[in-house]
Amino acid sequence: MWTKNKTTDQNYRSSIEAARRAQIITYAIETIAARGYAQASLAQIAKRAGMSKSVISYHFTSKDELIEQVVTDTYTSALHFILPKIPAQSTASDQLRAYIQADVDFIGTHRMQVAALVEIMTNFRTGDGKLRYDVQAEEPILAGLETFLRKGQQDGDFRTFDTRVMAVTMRRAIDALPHLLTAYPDLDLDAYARELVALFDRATRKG
Amino acid sequence: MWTKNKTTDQNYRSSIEAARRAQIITYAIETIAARGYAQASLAQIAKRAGMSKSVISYHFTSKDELIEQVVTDTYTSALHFILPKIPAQSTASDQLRAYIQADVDFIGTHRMQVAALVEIMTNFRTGDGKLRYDVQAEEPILAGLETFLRKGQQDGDFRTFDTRVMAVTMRRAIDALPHLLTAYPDLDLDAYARELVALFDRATRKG
Amino acid sequence: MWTKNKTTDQNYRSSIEAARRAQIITYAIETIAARGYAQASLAQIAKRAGMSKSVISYHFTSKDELIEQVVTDTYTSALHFILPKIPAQSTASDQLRAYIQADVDFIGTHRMQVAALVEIMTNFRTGDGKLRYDVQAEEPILAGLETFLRKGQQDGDFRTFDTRVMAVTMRRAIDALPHLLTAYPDLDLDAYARELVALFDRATRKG
Amino acid sequence: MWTKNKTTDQNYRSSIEAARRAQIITYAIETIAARGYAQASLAQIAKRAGMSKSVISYHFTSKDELIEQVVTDTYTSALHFILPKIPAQSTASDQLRAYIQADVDFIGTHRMQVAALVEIMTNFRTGDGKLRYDVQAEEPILAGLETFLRKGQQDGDFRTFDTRVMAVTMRRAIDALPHLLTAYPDLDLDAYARELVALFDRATRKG
DNA sequence: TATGAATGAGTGTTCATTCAT
DNA sequence: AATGAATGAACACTCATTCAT
Repeated sequence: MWTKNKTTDQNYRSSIEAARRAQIITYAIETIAARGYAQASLAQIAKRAGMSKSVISYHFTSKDELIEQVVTDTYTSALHFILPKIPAQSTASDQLRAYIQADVDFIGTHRMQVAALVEIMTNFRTGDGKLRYDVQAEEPILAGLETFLRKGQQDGDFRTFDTRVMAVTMRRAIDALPHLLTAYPDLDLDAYARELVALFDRATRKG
Repeated sequence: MWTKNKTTDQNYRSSIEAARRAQIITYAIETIAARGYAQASLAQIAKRAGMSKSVISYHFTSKDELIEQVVTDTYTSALHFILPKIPAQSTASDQLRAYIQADVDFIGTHRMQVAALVEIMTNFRTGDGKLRYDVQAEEPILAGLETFLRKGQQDGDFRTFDTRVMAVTMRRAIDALPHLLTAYPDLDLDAYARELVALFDRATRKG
Repeated sequence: MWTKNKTTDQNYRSSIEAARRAQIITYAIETIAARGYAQASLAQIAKRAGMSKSVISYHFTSKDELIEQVVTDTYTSALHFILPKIPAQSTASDQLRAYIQADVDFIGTHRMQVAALVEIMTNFRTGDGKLRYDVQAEEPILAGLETFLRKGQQDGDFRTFDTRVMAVTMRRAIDALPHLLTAYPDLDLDAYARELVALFDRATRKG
Repeated sequence: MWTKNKTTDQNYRSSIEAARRAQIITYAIETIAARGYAQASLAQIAKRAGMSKSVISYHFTSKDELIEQVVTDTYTSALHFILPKIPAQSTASDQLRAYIQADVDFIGTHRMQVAALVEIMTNFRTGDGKLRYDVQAEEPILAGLETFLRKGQQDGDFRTFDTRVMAVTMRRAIDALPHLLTAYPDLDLDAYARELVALFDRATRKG
């Protein structure tokens, strides 16, 4: 009874570790969103977090690992937020509406995360100078969207159009919001989402 | 005869000066397009230009001025390329098509300039950490586009929609191309433009 | 019976303590031999040992103490290995041969320890930037060797020569082996020892 | 006449550049000799030189280039000092004496350079953790020495012995001096050289 | 007109050590 | 007895800018 429960201790320690990593990730997001990727040095992040920059190096093997964790975290929570809302709808048109509204909703409620994500996507480069998350990294999302659009065409819900152009345009239309929100924080997101839905409903529907 | 014509001399000097500046701007564009904004240091630009770093400092008061000149130059040549093609069309729908096709055409024929412009737009920040060219800097373009869309609505050519959302979406749809071209250089731009025209024709037209 | 025997307990504890220290010393030797003194950080040693850095700090008051212990241990075991073999010989010439052969033998059978020792000797510096184990630290060995050589001269076995130069040269001739073994692990050490014996026999003997 | 002579200007500039590089190399040698290789950071070297450390980075592409230049410079000047003195002698025995005396002489008159060289040789490692100048890098010197010894054997001047062991021992006997001089700066180098000559004369000569 | 030289601030990372548990 | 957490100093290197020539 009085001997240490090793598993408990490890869990305790690892939960502290996880909390600290989460904390650092939050400060990294804040810094990137506020000052941009290039100005988000470890020194700046540590300053904002009120800790020594070596603390960050202690919890993350490199800055790259930290940045990648920001991406993974934000991306994962976006998927968990958006994806479940789509199959709840029955028609292709309604599913498209659900997708757009959910995404806009996520952006509106996770503004800093999304702003940081956009910064990272457009700036984080690997050692060879190439973007770490370029268009090709977005392929899975585009492919999923295209599959959905093609099915709508086959089912006779959507007209004939190039699914690639439509998918890219949809994504960019939604991705416009983070920057827009930075400039106009009071933007009526619900109205914006409704307009996007109407726009792409017209653009896709038959007849 | 042999006394210097001061004005001519000044013009001569300033034309040399202008040529040198244009040269440096070209190398800056090359560097930014090839390596990204963050890696485009004065050292890198000078290396590519085969000149000393200080030559750049001599012709531009600061790196910021050089970057701003890249933006102004590219932006101006885009306007000169695109704008004349619009009034040649008579209907609002045809003018929209002309606008989209001209813009896509410009992007396809000025890939490096546009790639550099996108890099600068998403990365160039002022001392306070705010983007130098954010959404507000794009306002003139959006405002012009909105004016055009509103006129189309008033003339009964376009349906009723939020002109702001439509304008932003159009811009983003077109702005998607530079990154897309980097990943897929053989993209069929004419077909892409036709699809965009069809998409926004459906999205805007009445009935 | 059930009351603690304080002395035994202390011995038990200190024997555990000693074992742990010995273990850490072994890993320090491995690390230094494999990666060099400069790369043998506490982090590297702990990683190789599969233990936390702080374990080392717990058992040794500082990194310097650990390094000094490596030197003491290796040095002591070398003396225990070599010294007994000398008085078994009767003539000065035979004793010199026994000394050289024993030393070469020790180096061949304790490669890692000796490699680590050499690394430390040539790199370990005190706060003022001076080598911790410089020529002066080697003085006891040189002095012993010189005493032996002088006795050989007095007994008429050795010719007249500067015992300091001879002693230093003998030591360096033998100390060449660790580095040599790193580059050429299959070196025939017995042959090398015989050649050294012949070389210094000629160099020292009378007539 | 009044136009700039480009070649002269370039020579002038490059001679300034060469002088500055030589100056930095000198300070690097001083620092390495005084504080050891590991403590010879760019910051320490710059401090000793009374310049900003970025000056060093300006004149050398990397610290490695600086260190390699120290090696090349010292090594080259040693060769120019020693090699010409050997063929002036006629017999193998006299040539060996000239070689040893010249080398000891060089060490005595270039103490700091040689001390720095020894530090670099035993500490400078490449990215993969291996010594940049290990035994294999010394091969050319050993090979030259062995060739000389073998010729002496063929000509009947030297007895039969393993030329590799003899060459290594000679080199180490001479290489002992830099450290020795650090501890005993007043060492009688001429006497030391004479003793070394006598030692290796006995070790090599026939009969 | 052009440039080599120099600088101080900044980059991410590693280090031995300390401390609370 | 052991260790995760944290720290400030130091590392080599890059940066935009300034200045004398």
